[in-house]
Amino acid sequence: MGMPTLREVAEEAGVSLATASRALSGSRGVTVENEQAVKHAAARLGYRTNGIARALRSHRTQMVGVLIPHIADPFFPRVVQELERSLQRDQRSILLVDSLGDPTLERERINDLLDRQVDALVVVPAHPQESCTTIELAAATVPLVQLDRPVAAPTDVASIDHRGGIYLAVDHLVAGGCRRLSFVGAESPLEAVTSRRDAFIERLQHHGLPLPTTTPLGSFSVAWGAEAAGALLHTDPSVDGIVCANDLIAIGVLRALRARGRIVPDEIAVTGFDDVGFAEVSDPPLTTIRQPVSELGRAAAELLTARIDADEHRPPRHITLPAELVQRGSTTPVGATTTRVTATADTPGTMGEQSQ
Amino acid sequence: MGMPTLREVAEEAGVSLATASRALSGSRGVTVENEQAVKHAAARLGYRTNGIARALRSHRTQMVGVLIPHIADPFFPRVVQELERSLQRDQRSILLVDSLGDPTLERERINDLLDRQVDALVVVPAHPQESCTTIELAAATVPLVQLDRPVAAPTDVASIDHRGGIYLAVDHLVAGGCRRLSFVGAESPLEAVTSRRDAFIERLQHHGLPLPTTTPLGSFSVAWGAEAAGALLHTDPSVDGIVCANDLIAIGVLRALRARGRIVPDEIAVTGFDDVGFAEVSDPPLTTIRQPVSELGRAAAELLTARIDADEHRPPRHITLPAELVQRGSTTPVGATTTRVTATADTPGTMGEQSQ
DNA sequence: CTGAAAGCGCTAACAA
DNA sequence: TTGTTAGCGCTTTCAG
Repeated sequence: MGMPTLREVAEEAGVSLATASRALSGSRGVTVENEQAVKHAAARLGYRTNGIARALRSHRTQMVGVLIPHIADPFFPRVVQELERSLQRDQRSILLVDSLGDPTLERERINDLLDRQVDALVVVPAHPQESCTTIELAAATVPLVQLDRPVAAPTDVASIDHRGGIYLAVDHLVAGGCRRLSFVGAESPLEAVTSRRDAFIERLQHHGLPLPTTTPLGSFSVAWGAEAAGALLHTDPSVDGIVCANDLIAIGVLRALRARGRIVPDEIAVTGFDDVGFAEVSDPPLTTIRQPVSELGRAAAELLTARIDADEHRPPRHITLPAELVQRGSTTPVGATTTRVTATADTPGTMGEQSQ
Repeated sequence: MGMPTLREVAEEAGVSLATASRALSGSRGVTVENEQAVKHAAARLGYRTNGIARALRSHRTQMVGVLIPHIADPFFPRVVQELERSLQRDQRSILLVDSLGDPTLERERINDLLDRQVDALVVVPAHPQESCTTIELAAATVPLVQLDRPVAAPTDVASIDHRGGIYLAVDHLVAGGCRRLSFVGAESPLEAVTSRRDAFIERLQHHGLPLPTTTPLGSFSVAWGAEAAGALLHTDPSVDGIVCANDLIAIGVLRALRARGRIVPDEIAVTGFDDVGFAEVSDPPLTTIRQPVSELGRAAAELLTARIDADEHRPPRHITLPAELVQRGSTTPVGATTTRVTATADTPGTMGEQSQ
């Protein structure tokens, strides 16, 4: 009793162990009769192949390690979902670990994953500098893709064009008639975040519009958004458009504006960033920049499979995905027929179609 | 070259393969000198133990399969995070798969996980009936814990006391002075959802309060909440408290009330259910019932480790965790000092402390 | 196309 | 306490 082994299946089918293995693992070089005989025998005995034995022998576990700084962050689960779906198509599974944003823990977890012989790694680095050597070391052992906030290591990367996203927001407000724009930002060590303010300034200059006297930085919170908006109305009463570094801040801004009786979007338009769940249910619904999370997961999976199945030693590739503008009620609508406008990507190509 | 094996470590340390194994895997019965020698040799060679070989030999992979109907659902990632953290303490990792809510896919994924020789499974069933045989079959092979919405199979279960959560909401409204309560619900095949309406009715009867003429059921959406609230004000203009089946519905209700100039919470109080992100940032902030998601993950991990490490054949246990009331601005505050009130659990005991 | 044999790297009996 | 010896269940040469 216990699970039947391949040897028993072979005996039941009247063939050798080798033939049974070939028949079940789909290798060529087995007569149709033998193949059927083996498959029937396997079905009769309720045989299930032992993935661990297979992995030990074949040096392939068909497992991909996925390391995330904080699994519960609303951003990552959607990436993981698409990653899982994409990898599943190649019979690969995800071994999921959480670094809790700690570089030391991150290093341990990566070693755990490598000990388990994962075929590849997808990593969202915990820290822009401290994660670097860990990632380089890991990348020397297995194919590795960095996601979303790459450190300076020579690996494949899939990330999002935050800068282009801010451009979209500014362009949209300008197209809607805004001329005095302000920015409410947040402090962060992540380049993905700090670049948003720079992008805002650049784009104003591009349009030849006046720069705001200050671009205040606070936290990613409703309270900060409300506070900053209050100050802003005081500093620059003629402001007619506010670009926010994320949706929470934007919600705070909306609330402060309402408290002061300013009509959104007629008097002042507001944009967010991220398109988290409540952007859609805020009042008014928030125009925001959506990050293409599913596409990010898929891009990572593509980079990985390409490197595992094909050219293991090609130079690193960097896929940057365009963010998109989601028009809702907090800005003056532009172009009645379209609701979504896509930014141009740095590296288009593979990511053309969209399945979700 | 390539990775050094334990054999090479043994040679380097001048001991046998077996001793080297014992020294590194922490088995008793090795002299301190030998243990040190082996560990130094391992460090010198950069030895890393091969988890696959170990698993094949020891019949333990230290992997737990986790099957979720929809990873990106805001509810599950937090459960998974806590699950991961708890299992990590016992050196176990999570193999994560998504059934997409499809019982057929669910069956395939469970078989994948079993083929990979997971030591145990945590399953959120895709369907209250169709998942049953799959789960029974799997539970016959490895320890299995059902999470959150159990099917009728004799396994360990960790779930949440939704009924008690609704009781909390009703009691809170009553304590705040409400006397004419209504319920806005949603249709669903899940018992966890349908039981909410029943619990509402029960609790009104318990308080001797009048039952509403209808308890409308719609979808989990803002639009439905707004629609239902509009109808409700028409049917029963004297309503002074509305219990909603989830937060999205409550947001819709709040919006409809504001549109009609009804003051929340002074004229009408509103409660939600789930405590998703935007409950906190709605206007007014939503009083709601929080599901103890982290605790749920931890409970599942406890059930699992108990069954793996200890008594594999004890009868199934069912842990039901209490929901808690989170008081915010959409209801009249009760008891100025406390903000959170915890319901009594069916099965208290193990889940007393709280770390997150 | 098929089978026999040789392990993948490790742990678990068993004997010393 | 240590070493020797068998494998875990499978894939993959290598002959035939």
